[in-house]
Amino acid sequence: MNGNAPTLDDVARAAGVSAATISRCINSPDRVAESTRRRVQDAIDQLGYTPNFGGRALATRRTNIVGAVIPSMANAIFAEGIQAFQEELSREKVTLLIGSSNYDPDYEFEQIQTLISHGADGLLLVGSNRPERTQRFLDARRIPTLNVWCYQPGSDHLFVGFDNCRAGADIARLVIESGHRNLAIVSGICEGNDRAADRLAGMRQAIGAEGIDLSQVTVLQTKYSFEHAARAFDTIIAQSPRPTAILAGNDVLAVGLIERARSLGFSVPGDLSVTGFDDISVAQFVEPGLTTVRVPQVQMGQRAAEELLAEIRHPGSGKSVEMLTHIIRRGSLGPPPA
Amino acid sequence: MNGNAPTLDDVARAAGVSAATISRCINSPDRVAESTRRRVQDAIDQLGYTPNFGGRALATRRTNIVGAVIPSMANAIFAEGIQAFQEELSREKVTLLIGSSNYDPDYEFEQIQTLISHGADGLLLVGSNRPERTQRFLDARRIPTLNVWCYQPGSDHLFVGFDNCRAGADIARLVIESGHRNLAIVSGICEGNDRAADRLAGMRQAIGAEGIDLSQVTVLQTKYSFEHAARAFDTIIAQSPRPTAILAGNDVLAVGLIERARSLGFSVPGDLSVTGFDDISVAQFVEPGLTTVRVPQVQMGQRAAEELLAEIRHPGSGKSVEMLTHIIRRGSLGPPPA
DNA sequence: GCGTGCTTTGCAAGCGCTTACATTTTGTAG
DNA sequence: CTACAAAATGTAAGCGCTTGCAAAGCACGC
Repeated sequence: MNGNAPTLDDVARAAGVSAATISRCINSPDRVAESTRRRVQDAIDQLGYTPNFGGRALATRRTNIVGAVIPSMANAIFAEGIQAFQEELSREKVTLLIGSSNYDPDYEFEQIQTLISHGADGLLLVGSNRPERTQRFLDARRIPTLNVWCYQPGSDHLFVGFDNCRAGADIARLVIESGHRNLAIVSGICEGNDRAADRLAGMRQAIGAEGIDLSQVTVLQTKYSFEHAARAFDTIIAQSPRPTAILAGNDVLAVGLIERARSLGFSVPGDLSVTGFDDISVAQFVEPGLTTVRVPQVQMGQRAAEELLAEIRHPGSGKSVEMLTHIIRRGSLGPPPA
Repeated sequence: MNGNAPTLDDVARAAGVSAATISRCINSPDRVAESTRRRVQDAIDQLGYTPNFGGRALATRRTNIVGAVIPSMANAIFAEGIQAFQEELSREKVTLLIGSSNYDPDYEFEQIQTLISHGADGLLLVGSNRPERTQRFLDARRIPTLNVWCYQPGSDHLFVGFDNCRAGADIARLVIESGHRNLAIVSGICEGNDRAADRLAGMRQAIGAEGIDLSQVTVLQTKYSFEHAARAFDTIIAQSPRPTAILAGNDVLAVGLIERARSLGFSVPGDLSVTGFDDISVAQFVEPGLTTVRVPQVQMGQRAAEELLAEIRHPGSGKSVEMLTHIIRRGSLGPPPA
């Protein structure tokens, strides 16, 4: 948006046709004769014309911007998925506006409003439990919205995600099968975070089902940072009996736990095992490699883009998709010490 | 943007005033009588009115969107800075549109065009050496643009960054002072990446100045990923004489090197030292902690926002700012093995 | 040469908002 | 009570683009 930008009329004058023709050249080239199209294209190149965004948005009532609000940009959890999402969008000439909520529902609401007021045609949100006023706002405005990182069958909202609860249960079961009976869990903060809550619930459920007394399982909820994980480790390691395995609510926590363990001289998995969740890239490269739940981030991002675009272009046509997770076994999980 | 959204006229009718008054209520409330303002506000709340983005953009010739193109979202390098940038912007009700270039100049150009065509009022770019056509486009369009992560005194472009060359020299000097004479460098890919190139140049310069034969210093250029770093490590460790210290072009590479070293059974810094660059959060938590160059990301992001906004609002008023880096000493750098 | 059915192009009416200018209302001083 | 300035509000002209509709151009067969 700046003063000296050429407009449609400028191009029209230069090419000796009407503005309408230029517009058609850009938006539906096949309705324009080959020869004119070439002439127009020359004029466009000549003047360095780009359509004015405001004008176009006003006339079409569409911005080709979609918004996404992710909980955090400060770690790698969402990076890959968002990148895939963005790539898929840009294939369709749609641009992504990103906000981050810092895992705070109020802040999320604010970000959503900002995105909408900046013209977002649709929204990608992470998780699904948000305050009622947020939901009301979304409903009232009839904003096409899609939720990722979780999946709720039967809901009338749109999901492209997976069952955190089941995945949490899976990894807990694996740990128990490896021989551990004495467990601790370091979870993300569950309030306002259904993914964290579901993972935790799944873990507890599986643990209970295996006949372990849940009241003996320490559960710590903490922010997703290496530092917080290190502190959680200190708390857990001071307990008696000392757990032989720690289940982390995500890989950032898990890596933090491992690094802290090692810097205090503990061997992983010799002295205790650690598991993660998400399979971010560092999970593969810490020593020992992290046993974790692989989340199909890239697919999730791509598919989310497809479905959200579908929903935007033809409301009602977007579909929910359940993705599957599976466990990646690496060195951080071993048998308990003898 | 959806069909049933109330417009200014709707509000005007509801409040019994003209559209102009509503507009003034929103944009310059003090030009409207207290009583009308209240009435209008009621109507706005009543109808759930939000200004239409396209209309506003068209009329004001401003979108209050700024764009940023960062090389990558896949690692933490830019996350903190961008977050700070965004926070500063949102204080001014400006929204951030993010694109990523994957360190590819062509792709960067594409992203820039997309951002501009989506109405960005200004642009934040990383680094400063880009193909001529990109620069020409920017100049022709007179887009307010600010470059971060580097600093070029005397340039007529806007910078908020630091001297990569000097910082590279600083860390190289420190390594040499620690007693190392047998060095290797694992740099990012310098082509099209002035930060990587400058860091490397600074390192080489300092190494040469200390009387070490530069031809004996292996320099590997590789992508910024743990995996590529691991491969680089394998190459370097096979050399003879084996280097006693590896200088990495950034922390992702450094962490990759350390993890690979350890998984092959080498002790860091016992067998060899590693240094990084950037001080991303994981640098503090790897074992051993990474000796690295601290980049003032948060300040850089904030300041960049201030100066870019200044430049947008009053072209010519944005100022370049040089930030300072300093070295953070942690365990990964020690004396060479005896 | 003329009517027919295409394809290609132009015309002009908005889309929703801001803002310079005109008009009305209100306040104040004489 | 009048005259005038200041404050509040209204009027209307765009901002740059899209698109339904109308007009023009064209090829074809009769």
